[in-house]
Amino acid sequence: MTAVLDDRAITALDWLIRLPLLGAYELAMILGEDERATSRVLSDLLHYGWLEAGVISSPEIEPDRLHALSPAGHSEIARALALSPAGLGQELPVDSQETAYRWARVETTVGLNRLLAELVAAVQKTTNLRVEAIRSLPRRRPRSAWWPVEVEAYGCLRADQSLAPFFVAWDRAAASFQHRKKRLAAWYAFSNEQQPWGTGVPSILVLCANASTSAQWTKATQTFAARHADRPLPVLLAEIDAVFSADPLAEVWRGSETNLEAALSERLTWRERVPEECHLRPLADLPQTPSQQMPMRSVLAAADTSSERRAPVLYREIGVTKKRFLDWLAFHPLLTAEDLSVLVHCRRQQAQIVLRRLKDAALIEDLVTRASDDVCDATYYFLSSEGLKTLAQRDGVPARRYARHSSIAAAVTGWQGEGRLQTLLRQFDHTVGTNRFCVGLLADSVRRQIQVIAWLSAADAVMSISSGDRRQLRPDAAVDLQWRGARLRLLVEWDRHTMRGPQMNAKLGRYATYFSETRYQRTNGDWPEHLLVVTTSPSREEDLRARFNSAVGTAGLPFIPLSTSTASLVERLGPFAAVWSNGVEQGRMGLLDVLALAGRQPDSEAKVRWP
DNA sequence: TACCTCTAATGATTCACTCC
DNA sequence: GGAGTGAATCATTAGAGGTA
Repeated sequence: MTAVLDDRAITALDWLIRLPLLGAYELAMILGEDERATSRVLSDLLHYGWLEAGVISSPEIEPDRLHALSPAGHSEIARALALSPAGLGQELPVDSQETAYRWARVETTVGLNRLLAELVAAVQKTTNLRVEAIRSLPRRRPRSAWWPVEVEAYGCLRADQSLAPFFVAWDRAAASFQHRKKRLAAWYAFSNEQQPWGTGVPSILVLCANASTSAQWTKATQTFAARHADRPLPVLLAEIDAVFSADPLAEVWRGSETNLEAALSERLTWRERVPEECHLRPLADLPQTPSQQMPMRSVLAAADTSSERRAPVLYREIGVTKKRFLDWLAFHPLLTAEDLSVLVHCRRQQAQIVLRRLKDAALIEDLVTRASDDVCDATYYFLSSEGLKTLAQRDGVPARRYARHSSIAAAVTGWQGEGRLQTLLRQFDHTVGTNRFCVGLLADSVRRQIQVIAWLSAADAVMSISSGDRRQLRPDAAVDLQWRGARLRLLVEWDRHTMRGPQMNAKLGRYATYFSETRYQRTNGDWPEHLLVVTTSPSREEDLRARFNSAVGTAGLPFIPLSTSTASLVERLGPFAAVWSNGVEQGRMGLLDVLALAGRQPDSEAKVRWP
């Protein structure tokens, strides 16, 4: 008699075809058993040839071994379900291309799997709910598909005779507002098409990457809801951190119409039935080992790696340190090996090796030149178009949309978004000067045990103002710090005395407007801000302060948190040294001193004691 | 049966136009 | 000027069909 798989192994396989790239931790959570017991089941399935495994390397996630169906397993399961391998591939993301795609977006895949595992575990703790269906959706979507584009998973809860189906969409911080609106537009278009859900398309759960992207989703969903009031689409928003710090059933979900957070089961729409297409048959008896007949497409895909898309394979092969380097260079182009060794906390020699390998893999490019203040040539690095495509796929955004709308600057000749890097190259000394100042600030902060929360590039630090000719204020950089419980945002202006007078007056005027507008809007959760202007000479400092005071007077502000210094002083003594002038005290002070004084101003919103 | 070519389907992007 | 919409175009992929 042929040996067969036991029930536990079949249940594990059943989950692995629904949620590819599961780790032992998530599978154990779903099965409600000890992780070591689950690891043994997974190891048996690997041994018998049902699964393939790989180890994740990502700066965002702890290293873990992830599992997916092998080509032989794919073929055998298709046979067991009386489907062709291609037919199974249309229903479930189990073929080698789908697996490669998930490795290329491994942060999203792992996050999604963890969320769904936690949902299963949370439902198991309730008395009235159970999970009717949970599955990741194939990337390749037939035109007549029962799920909308731009969603990653489908699920359905049951309470007695009622069903609550839902789709899940995973948001990435680096995706642009434009991309978020495109996703929403696609969902509304789906709800308007002829599809099996009729007018009652299930709720779409959007897992927002952070508070800022959550605000963008809120704004976009409200706009769309107002525009399509005749055919509402239930989009539910929650921040990823909030979901994981509670559980997916908790009161963390809100709709477009209200900011009131409610439990998932309250927010979902319940109904009596769902379309037949959503149902999957459970796996029944399976042999202990799959027959070795692999589906032809999988054999070809496995054998002919040159025909696979290059980017997904590469991203899986890139180590954690290289991925950190890529991220830094994507958002802060024209950094040197020395800058990166400071940012990634490694030796300069190691940074040079990593950069050489990234360049060999065509993920970055370099420029050997001399900044005006330098005595010799240096090598400056930036993201290549291949690097951009790799990150775009990681974040689930079409590469051209990523280049055009995200804040990443890369060498994408002929594409919209090309101008971002060109501008930085045109203003080379300005870019390098700002980078150097921020890297020094970050390095000194760490030495002084001040936590650096973020360094935002000019593209990311854009702030809106509601009055004036131009409605955007664009500092050269912003650095968010936290020290002894106090949080602060430093806005950086790097002035090379090249901006003409009227332009400079306009820019300083926008700062005055911004501080004036935010003066009474600040809530306890907002961070106090301080503007640091680094310029060329003490006389230029005086000139800028005079212009600023004039702008401040126009805005009717008694006080503006502003400090100035010169590039030579900052470079020689460091950003925390006594190089800053606040225009009130005699002489120069250290950065912490000027910040503390700003915090004590009666008009200051900085309700913090900055020692 | 393996391989190659062609075609249709699909999704992404671009561009022109309109509205606010 | 920015954002949305729809048509046109381009790129990619799956699948059918022909040939050795």
